[in-house]
Amino acid sequence: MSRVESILKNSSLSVTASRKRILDIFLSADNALAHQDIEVKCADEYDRVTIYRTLQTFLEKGIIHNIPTTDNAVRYALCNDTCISSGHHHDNHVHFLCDDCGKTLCLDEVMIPSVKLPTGYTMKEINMVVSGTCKTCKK
Amino acid sequence: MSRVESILKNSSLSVTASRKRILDIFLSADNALAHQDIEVKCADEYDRVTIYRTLQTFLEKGIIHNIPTTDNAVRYALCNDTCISSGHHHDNHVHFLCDDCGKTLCLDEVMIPSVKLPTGYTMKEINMVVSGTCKTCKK
DNA sequence: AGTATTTTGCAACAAAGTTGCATTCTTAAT
DNA sequence: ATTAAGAATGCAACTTTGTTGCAAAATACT
Repeated sequence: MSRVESILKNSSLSVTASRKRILDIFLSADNALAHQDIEVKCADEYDRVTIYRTLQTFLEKGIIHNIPTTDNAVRYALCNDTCISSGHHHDNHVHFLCDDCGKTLCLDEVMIPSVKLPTGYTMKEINMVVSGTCKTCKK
Repeated sequence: MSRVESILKNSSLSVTASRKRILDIFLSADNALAHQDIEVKCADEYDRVTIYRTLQTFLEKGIIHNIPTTDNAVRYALCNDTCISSGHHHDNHVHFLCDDCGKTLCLDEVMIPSVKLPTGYTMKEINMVVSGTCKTCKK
């Protein structure tokens, strides 16, 4: 059984061609993808609506997580194993947005530091997005 | 000279009715606003396009800053004085998104903690968005 | 293999955002 | 105060993005 198939089965999703394809795109991407990025790669194979629905499904199952952006184009990235395995879903790593190449990267090794909220506030999720120049563009 | 007028003048923008109105909306709001929120309040007075362009202008001048979101509806909030005055624009406070009332709030008193990026990465901006339940909804 | 259930594609639609251009308003100088 | 130059606005048309219902196709389970 291929890697994509086992991911789908583990999330009790039926294995379909479009899901396998989209998952493959994520697996071979080194950065987070917007809906648009995926559509560009497989609009001729699958319907726009299917892509929307697939992303939605993956999100609900915790296969991917989304990264807040400031440009009305939410990015999605594969969750790593610890992120999925630990029962309750959580991605506590920092995301990096490169101003040069435009890529959105998961800095898996950089944990989000904790902050103390004012009295009365309860925290559920926390997101940190850093922008600047990435390792590759810096060179 | 009114408060809105001086803000506009300080940013060397011409003082127009729509700009004054939109700034007023921000000044009287206790939370961050999406384009949609503003449109609801003054679509009968001003054109949709004007609102888009005004937000764009305010953003460029650093009168407002935007807050990344995960729902394709970027929020905007007024920059506070320190944010504007200090020459180079920066908002280093945490933003809070309440899951109950849906409001996006600037936690002006909560500074974003610094993080150490991996070698090769340079930081330009940093954003932190926390979601959960706000003070008001908690009660 | 056969059937219940899920997923997909299509069409139609709704919402969000952009662009060019003519008109109107602001500003700043006389 | 008047006016001319430049900036901002409104309108129309359009593009892109996202959603919904339903029939057809694919998947999973026995």
